[in-house]
Amino acid sequence: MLELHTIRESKEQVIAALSKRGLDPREQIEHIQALDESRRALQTELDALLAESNALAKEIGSLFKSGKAAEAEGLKARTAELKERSKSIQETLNEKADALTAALYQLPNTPHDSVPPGRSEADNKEVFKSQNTLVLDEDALPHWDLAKKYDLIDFELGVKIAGAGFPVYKGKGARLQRALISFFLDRNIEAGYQEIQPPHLVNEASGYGTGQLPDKEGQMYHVTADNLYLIPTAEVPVTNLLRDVLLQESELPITMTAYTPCFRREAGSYGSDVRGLNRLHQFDKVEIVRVEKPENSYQALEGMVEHVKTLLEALELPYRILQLCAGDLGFTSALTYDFEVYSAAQKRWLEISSVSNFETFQSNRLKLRIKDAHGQKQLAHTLNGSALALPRVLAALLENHQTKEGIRIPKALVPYTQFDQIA
RNA sequence: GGAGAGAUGGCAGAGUGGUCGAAUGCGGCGGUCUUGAAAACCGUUGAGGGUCACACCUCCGGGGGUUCGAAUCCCUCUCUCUCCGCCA
Repeated sequence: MLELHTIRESKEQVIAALSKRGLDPREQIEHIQALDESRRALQTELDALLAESNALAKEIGSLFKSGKAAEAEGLKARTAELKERSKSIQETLNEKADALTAALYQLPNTPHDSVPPGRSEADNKEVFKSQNTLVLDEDALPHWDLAKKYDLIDFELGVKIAGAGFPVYKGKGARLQRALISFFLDRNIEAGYQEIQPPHLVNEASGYGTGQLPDKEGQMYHVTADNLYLIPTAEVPVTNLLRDVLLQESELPITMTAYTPCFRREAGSYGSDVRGLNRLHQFDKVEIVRVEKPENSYQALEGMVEHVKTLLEALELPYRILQLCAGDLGFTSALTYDFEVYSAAQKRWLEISSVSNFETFQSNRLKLRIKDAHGQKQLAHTLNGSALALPRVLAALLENHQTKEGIRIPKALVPYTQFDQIA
């Protein structure tokens, strides 16, 4: 959620930044500004009434103590009047404050200055492309055929157990999944991230903290009997570890990595793009999360990008990095780099990682602050990225490393798989 | 699922109607001592709103009530812990 003081102090910049996303936010910003002003005016009025009432209560108390009961009784009438008035102001104030919060929830983050303008993914800017382009045979198979050929993944069996989008991994397919998880976690730990195993279900407050609620409720599986949500990404439980936390400056940066399954309803997204492993209801992902001082967050973002590059290089996969344009940027993000790996058999790029700086957008909701040595407090910057999301990595591994003899396992992964080929 | 106890500052933990935004300890910050550090000692230190700065207001899990006055009494919701049951 955007900070009120930013809207108040830099209204035109905020409008300009949001406009880059293709929105016309002026009316909404002005509505917020009006709500904020009337909220503050009401607060001032209420404060004055409460101050008078507090003073009267003290006076009445001391009158009673010194035996002047009659005089005290006389003051009570005024107190009652104040109480009535403050109550009605309080009600209006609450309405304004709720409306203000609701309006702020509707606004996405302001894109960073460097974010290119644009409306759709066609306007994303390629900032890096790896050298290792592969040339496959004409008869190269897509991963769903390879998965069947080598009996690695059974999609039909998943349908029987749960439904479409819940694959069953078998044999070397299952082993490859586990190997990838361990490989990613180990690499992340080597890079300084602390491993976390968070809950896979979260409460409502956590959903609000990272911005899935209230608007994207339909994207999460909701366990209504207990009012818990299945996590759509480890970002939710891991970032919420820092909810309502006041950090000492010396504790930063905070760096965490977590493997979790991710559950997404993906309501309304069916079609040819979702074949095989391309889009699932349950998938595995290893996430990295950082909490940084504002002045360090963009340097940290670059560091995360460099780290993710090393993972893909170790897996010998062809990939590119895109800086998302304003129109394609996620609701909560100020700057996002997407990693895409090339699927030679499908002849398309698959997104396998998204690395973002949220600046204070999440920490404002989370109430995640930093206190410096002088006692000054400020909101922290939060960042996260996939390192990495498994299914499309698996798809790319199968497709890109297929040979006549079988599927070659990249060297870096062999210690984890204990086999170097799937044949 | 049954029974009981509890929710207070960064953390732990006192506080049962006004003198309480709140004892004490830990932690943080500043200092003394020390070649330096540790220990010890002294001082300081809750959060939010508001203001140029003060003033002032709010906050003791959430919501409501009683009272001139609530951390404290009442109602309600949520959550946590303990014991029993069940169980990986």
